[in-house]
Amino acid sequence: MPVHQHIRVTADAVVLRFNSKEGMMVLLSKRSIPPHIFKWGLPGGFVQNDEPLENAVHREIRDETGLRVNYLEQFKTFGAPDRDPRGRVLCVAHVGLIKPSAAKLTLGAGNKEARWYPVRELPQMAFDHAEVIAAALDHLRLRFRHEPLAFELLDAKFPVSELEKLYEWLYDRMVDRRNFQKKIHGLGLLTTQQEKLKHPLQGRPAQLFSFNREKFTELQEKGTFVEIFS
Amino acid sequence: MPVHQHIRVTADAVVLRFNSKEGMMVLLSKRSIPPHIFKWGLPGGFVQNDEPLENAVHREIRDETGLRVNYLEQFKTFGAPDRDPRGRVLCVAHVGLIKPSAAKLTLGAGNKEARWYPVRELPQMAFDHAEVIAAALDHLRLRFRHEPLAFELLDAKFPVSELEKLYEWLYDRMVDRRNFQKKIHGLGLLTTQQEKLKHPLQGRPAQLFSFNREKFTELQEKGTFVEIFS
DNA sequence: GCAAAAGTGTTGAGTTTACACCCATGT
DNA sequence: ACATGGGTGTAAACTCAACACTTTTGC
Repeated sequence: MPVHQHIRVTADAVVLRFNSKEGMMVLLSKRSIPPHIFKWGLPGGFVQNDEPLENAVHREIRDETGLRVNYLEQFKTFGAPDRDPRGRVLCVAHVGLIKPSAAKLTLGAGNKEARWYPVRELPQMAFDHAEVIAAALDHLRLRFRHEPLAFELLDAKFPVSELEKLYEWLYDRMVDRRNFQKKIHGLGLLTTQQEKLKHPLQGRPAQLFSFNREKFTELQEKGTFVEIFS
Repeated sequence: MPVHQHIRVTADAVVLRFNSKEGMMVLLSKRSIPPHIFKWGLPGGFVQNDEPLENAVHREIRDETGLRVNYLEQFKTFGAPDRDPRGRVLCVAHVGLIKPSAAKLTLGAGNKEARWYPVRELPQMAFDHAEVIAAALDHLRLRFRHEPLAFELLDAKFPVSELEKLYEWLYDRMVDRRNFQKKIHGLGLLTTQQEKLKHPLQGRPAQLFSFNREKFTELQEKGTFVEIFS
């Protein structure tokens, strides 16, 4: 049985970036070969025989888009026998998070065309990749409540409103600004920075904060049940 | 690249059962072939080329132990290049939950030796299977808070104390009996049964309840944020 | 009657929600 | 001066945590 097994394995990534103006965006690359040629798909590809899965994902993201994510986590393996017309191909799907300042695509750098698309306005997708993206967001909705992943989508210094709007986008509901600040500051998770946001497009410049990871791990180790968002 | 890829894929299961006397138990089967011959490992094995992953798991559990789980969910894929001495073998790991009344092993039925082991007193394990079991429990700790998976580990009719002790075991802390009952009944998730527990080993016979799944989906659809346990 | 587990309410503390006005900046 | 988003406090509702005695059964 093992001798006759012929299953190929890809490692693919749902790479996300977020800002309050555009919402959540996903990194797609245009396929230049069949199957699904010219459709958009997730960056990713076949894993090398002796290569760890995460390496494969980092490599493929870099090769196809020139970007480097700062957070990467595997979340599900897609294995329906007919999901790839070439035969049995498993897709070990990952989510990657990237900060806005590191998300700029230098077009034409790679040999593939890569673009950011709004997660809620996807083009026609190759394979089952629309389903993979949906599953990635479900996964994040579970994790964001108790783990400080949101900060992986924000620059090192950020206004509270950006954090708030990220949660609003993900859970698709409005959040009271005052209550949100009370909660997040009450936990002591944000460190006030000297600077304020320069040249806001409109309105009063916002105070910038950074994530206090030491405080967070301290709380976790003390056994406090940390719920960032409910 | 894809042509030369040679990666094999197994689907394995961390099958769990629970009761308040013995705690959480995991189903292991004794390996009868190398590598790791005579060590204990998770039920599972190579996926057939055209076989869905879940099917493979159900098949292997049945063949190796004679049991059928009533809940099965994939939770992580283990892919370290050196985790199997035979070469590159990915393990798509699942958790299976089974009710106590369906968990009796008919020894000698299969050709492999299968046994239930207390999760906190594992024998020496094959491959990275100890790590897989730990990851399964971490996964369940995330899911049990908001999803009604606990009921998959209890018989159709169960005393509240059994549910409570399951949560106590998983989160490793004591829970106040009165507060727990208030919460769970407050949500309206349990239906009182006619019967009481017959012949308790000691003490007053407990009222039996069943899980009210309709009520649960109703709450979910109403958009109520259902937190079974905090 | 004794041992063992089940059942049951109240109170105080803490948390969550709802809500509206002034502030700092760019144009 | 006006438009835009940022910053801030309080009171009421609700939820959570702590706590002990009585009941039902088997032996």
